[in-house]
Amino acid sequence: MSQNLKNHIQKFVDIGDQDFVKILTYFTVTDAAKKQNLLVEANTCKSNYFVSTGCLRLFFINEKGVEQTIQFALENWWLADYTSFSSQKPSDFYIQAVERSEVLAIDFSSHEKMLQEFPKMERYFRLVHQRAHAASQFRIKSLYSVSREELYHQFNKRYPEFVQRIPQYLLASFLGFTPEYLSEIRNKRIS
Amino acid sequence: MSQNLKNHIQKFVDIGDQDFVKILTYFTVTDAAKKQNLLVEANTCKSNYFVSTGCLRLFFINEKGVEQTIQFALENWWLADYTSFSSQKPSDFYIQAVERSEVLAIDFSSHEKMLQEFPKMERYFRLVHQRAHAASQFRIKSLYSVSREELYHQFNKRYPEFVQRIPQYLLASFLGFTPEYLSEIRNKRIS
DNA sequence: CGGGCCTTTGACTGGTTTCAACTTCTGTGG
DNA sequence: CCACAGAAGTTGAAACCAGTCAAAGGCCCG
Repeated sequence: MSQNLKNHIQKFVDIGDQDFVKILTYFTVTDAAKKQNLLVEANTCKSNYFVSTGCLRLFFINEKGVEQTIQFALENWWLADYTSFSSQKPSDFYIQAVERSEVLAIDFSSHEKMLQEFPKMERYFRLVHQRAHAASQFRIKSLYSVSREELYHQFNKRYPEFVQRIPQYLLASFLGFTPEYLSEIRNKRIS
Repeated sequence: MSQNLKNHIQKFVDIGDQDFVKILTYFTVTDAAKKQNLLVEANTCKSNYFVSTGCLRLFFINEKGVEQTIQFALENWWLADYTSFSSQKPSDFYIQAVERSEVLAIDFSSHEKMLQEFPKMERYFRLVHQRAHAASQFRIKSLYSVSREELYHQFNKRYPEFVQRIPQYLLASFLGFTPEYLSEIRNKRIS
């Protein structure tokens, strides 16, 4: 399903069919099974990943051995550890498929070559990162402005289908609290 | 001091002197007094700001009326509310000078025109946002992995000169806790 | 049908906030 | 250059949000 990528690019820049076919040659199509890792801590984040279908997550393991999810990437989102990807140095993170996912991967040097051949794509990625940067600002605002409980309710209201789709312990890991506490919050509402 | 901007751009892309002079015409040089607001909540974030000298901060006021700082921008950092800037819709944030600062501002339509005239600058801004995105990932990781107290010690170790430079209540607001608690943490160390 | 993973429940703990009072610093006008 | 007012920093007591630990129940998948 490279069609998703094409549509996504065309939301931001004009790109012809032939050009898109050439651009695609820089990518590798990967099918990731549920829980399969695309990146493991201490390895380099070799590729930038575009999610065609499914869902990936970026997480790390804290000093207590608990997985903490930094980001989810649903259809049409890009995901990478950009610190590691930019520098091509070892990462502190894991990237894992939450469910069976189809992913378009582009490694660092292909990325650079692709941008050289198609400078228009600089604009595309500028806009993608600008959006991601905006999303991070919003995320940090949320983390600071509301209690954990409120955070859950807001997230639940904003992404109800997604909350249904993922297991609770992953949601807890993303919202920054324990599964036990999430359970407690949910049962408050019912009563 | 537009020299700072020139140096910064040249770290990422090759740009000639004449081109830079033309690029500069899209900017407005602003001198911001300490505590002066460049953006106020409910207004649109009209410009993207490059800090030549001094320090800006991005913050919002939470429902309790407390200012929460999302980001600081020191020399050679860009700052804007990118949600508001991209959409040119009202912002939830304030941008304020922490100290007297010299700022290069470029408004949204100048930004677009400049990028049209100098497509190379798409690459520059792509890299700037990619770095910022990487920094946000790291920031969120920090917020999740360590206690507030540890957060302070890490920050203090990493940016000692900056901790000296800004008032404590701003640091507390950035690290996500109260000035009282920061005071307590600091005095633990001394004894 | 069974085992392991996920979720729930409850008691206890502690890091952090809140509030209020006090002290110290800073800068501005007389 | 001093005085003073407001801002910033400190201290301590009480309250609370959320974590930890442990044990039991539910549910998915082999």
